[in-house]
Amino acid sequence: MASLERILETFPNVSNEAVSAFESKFEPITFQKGELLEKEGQVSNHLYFIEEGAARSYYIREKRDITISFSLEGEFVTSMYSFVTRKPSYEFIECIEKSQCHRILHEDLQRLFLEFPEIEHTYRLILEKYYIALEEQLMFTKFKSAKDRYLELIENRPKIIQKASVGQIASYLDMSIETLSRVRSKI
Amino acid sequence: MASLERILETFPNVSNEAVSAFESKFEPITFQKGELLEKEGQVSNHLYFIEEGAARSYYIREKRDITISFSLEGEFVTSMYSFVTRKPSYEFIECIEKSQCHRILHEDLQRLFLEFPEIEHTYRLILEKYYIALEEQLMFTKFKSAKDRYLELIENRPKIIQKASVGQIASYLDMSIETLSRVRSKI
DNA sequence: TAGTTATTTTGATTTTAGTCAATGCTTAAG
DNA sequence: CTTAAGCATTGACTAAAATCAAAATAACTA
Repeated sequence: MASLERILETFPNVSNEAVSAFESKFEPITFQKGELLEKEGQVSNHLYFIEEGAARSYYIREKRDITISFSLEGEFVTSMYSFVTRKPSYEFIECIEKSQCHRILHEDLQRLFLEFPEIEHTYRLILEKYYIALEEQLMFTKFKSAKDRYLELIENRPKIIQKASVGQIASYLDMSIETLSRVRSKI
Repeated sequence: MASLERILETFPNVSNEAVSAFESKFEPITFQKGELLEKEGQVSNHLYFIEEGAARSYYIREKRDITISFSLEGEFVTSMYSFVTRKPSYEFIECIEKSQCHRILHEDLQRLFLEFPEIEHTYRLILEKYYIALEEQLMFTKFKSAKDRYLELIENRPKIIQKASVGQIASYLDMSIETLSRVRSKI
């Protein structure tokens, strides 16, 4: 558990006991390219940590596949809405390349929170980080041209451009495939 | 402390002791229309709870005022980025009408988290709720026309339409003032 | 490898929303 | 009450990006 280990260690004041309890509840699992971690309509029971690889969250509206986010190695991912509310997910999550993950059950995580407040504390800190990143994303997309949104992505998360298809990136950046293709051709 | 009280009470397993400790750290404060809760460039030291009234978060880019979010009564608001990272805020928060708020200092909140894990637990649940709302907002803005984005707002947060100006709503919905005006005229 | 399918690029056209400019409406101040 | 000042609406025009359609690449499969 190379980098999952490091996650908790990064945060101070977490006892060794808590770290081992946390790690022991994670199950390693490998996904092939195209395999689904989460499905629309089902309640999300797992929080995933991507050790290696990449995933994409998306939903279908009017038969169109719209990318919500990309998750890379070292990141957590789940259908947050469903994981938190325990209602059916509106999104799919798929691996866009072969990925080594670890996952923890919702109920195990809740139990850990009760038993080790330090784990809930760390989780809160991580959640804050993700919240801020989401806010930033919302801001960046505002009042920027198609080209600027693409340049922004190159700047901030260049790996996505290598790993995802034009169509996946286009819907993520809220533009048509054709527009993205033209933007790319003019560097 | 009418509705702030109710916040913690809504969540189970919070001791009376924790509730009083929590409430005692909040300071009541009234803002006039146009007064600033947070300023760009300064580190955000407070988390605000809006008892009555409404606030708007915005930033300035290229001399343009761009609305990030609106906060209504019963909601918490702060410059999350700054509050969490302790770095200078990139955003302003202003009241768009006379508002009765309560606020708690960053350091007091952190101390409460250490002393009462139940408070951090409740905070985590609230944060998750806000995270989901943000995700939802990001989804709604994608691949919707100017008209649909406006209808969405009427549907979900009609109060904002009464309380905010056309310019404030337009930048929030990522469209020009003129476009919003035209959308409104065609119902 | 050839053939098939999917993905990406390019071109022509249409649609949507932005900008600029003028006018109308409200509100606040003298 | 009248006059500004700011805010909101409307119109004409422009720019950006979407859609439709076709061609070119790339990727998969028999």
